[in-house]
Amino acid sequence: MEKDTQTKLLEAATLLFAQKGFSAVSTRELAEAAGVNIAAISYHFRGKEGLYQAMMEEQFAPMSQALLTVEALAGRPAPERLTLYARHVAIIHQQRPFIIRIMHGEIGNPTPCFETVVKKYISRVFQFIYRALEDGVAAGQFKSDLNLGFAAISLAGIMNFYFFAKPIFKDFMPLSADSDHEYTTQAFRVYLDGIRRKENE
Amino acid sequence: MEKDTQTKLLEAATLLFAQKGFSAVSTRELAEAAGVNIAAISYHFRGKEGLYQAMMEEQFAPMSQALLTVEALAGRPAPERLTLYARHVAIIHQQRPFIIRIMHGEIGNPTPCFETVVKKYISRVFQFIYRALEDGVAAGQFKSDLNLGFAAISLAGIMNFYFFAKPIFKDFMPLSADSDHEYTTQAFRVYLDGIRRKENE
DNA sequence: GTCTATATTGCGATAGAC
DNA sequence: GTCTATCGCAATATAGAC
Repeated sequence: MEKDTQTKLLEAATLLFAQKGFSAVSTRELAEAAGVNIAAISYHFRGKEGLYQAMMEEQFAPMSQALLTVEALAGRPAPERLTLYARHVAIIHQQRPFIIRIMHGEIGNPTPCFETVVKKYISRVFQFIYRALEDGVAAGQFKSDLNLGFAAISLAGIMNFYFFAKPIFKDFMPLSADSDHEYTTQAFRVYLDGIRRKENE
Repeated sequence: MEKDTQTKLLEAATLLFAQKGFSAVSTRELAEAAGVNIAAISYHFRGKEGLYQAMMEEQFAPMSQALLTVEALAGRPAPERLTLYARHVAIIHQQRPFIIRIMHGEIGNPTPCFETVVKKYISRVFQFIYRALEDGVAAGQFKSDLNLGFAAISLAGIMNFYFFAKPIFKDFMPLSADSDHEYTTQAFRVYLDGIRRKENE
């Protein structure tokens, strides 16, 4: 069965907005890539901005769901919770290959969607990591002199930058099918060893 | 003494392109922000694209210089070389507060400048870190099973993401005047402890 | 070097036929 | 729900006066 017009537009929008950013994509280009008439954008989404917003919501929908799973681990030991977050990152990027570019685009050049969808997601992730770190320090597992906010940012940075910059690093080193898993595993191990309290302290 | 037209345009361009991205900034907006006539853009820079390119070259010029200093350390121990890189990152972001957004913009939505200026810079940084890691592993200072390319990406990610995402995290936690230095110091320490070989291996 | 005035192109959106 | 034709507007760029 042929995909309907709205789906075709959403798929084209995801790709094009991720590659070029909101303002660099024209409605004509969008319609052509989707193989639909240009008027369909206004008819189905009330214009280019509405299409962008619909695409954003569709991209972030499964993330909220995934966060619920992660947040449910509140009682478990801190390293385990952070490990789950790391796994969650890998899954998200596999499931939504364009979301990293879209998110970086929104952070760098925010649209109205930033406040309504992106910031809420980032805030929840930040809170989750922060609390895990807090508990880990209280339990003597992590270094006691950590600035927790900074440590949370470090984890987000080390886990996500690879996915954003992959197209570049492809030219510098071979990247295979399971590089994503290999990267996230090593990066998380480095981070966890880095925040761990040393035995003689 | 009043700044000349070219300087005024370059300064306005740096700010606006960093904030909104290339295509979202119009020549009218640029001229107005710079306080010059719109025709000056074509006269001095042969158009909007020429202005963007001139701005990029001006932004990246001091980075090449700084890299020379860093690269000169080739004979020193690996941890010392990486420490210098970390310090270099902090200095760059202080000296060029918009470069992080411009670089992220180029990585996410490349313009012709990406190949000519951004990629060369990234490649040099990558090589520098990679070689330092290689030497550190050979000297038994770092974990022997590290994937060096991935470890290099991790370092770049952990050091730079903070500067990119600062505007967001300002809302989640207090950021003071010397937060930049505090962040880079802690993040680098976490990373270095994370890649270090454990004593009983 | 700077300005006004304008040429030209492409944009997003929609009225109205089907 | 889809399409063509078109409107109104803002974009970049520049010719030519000063």
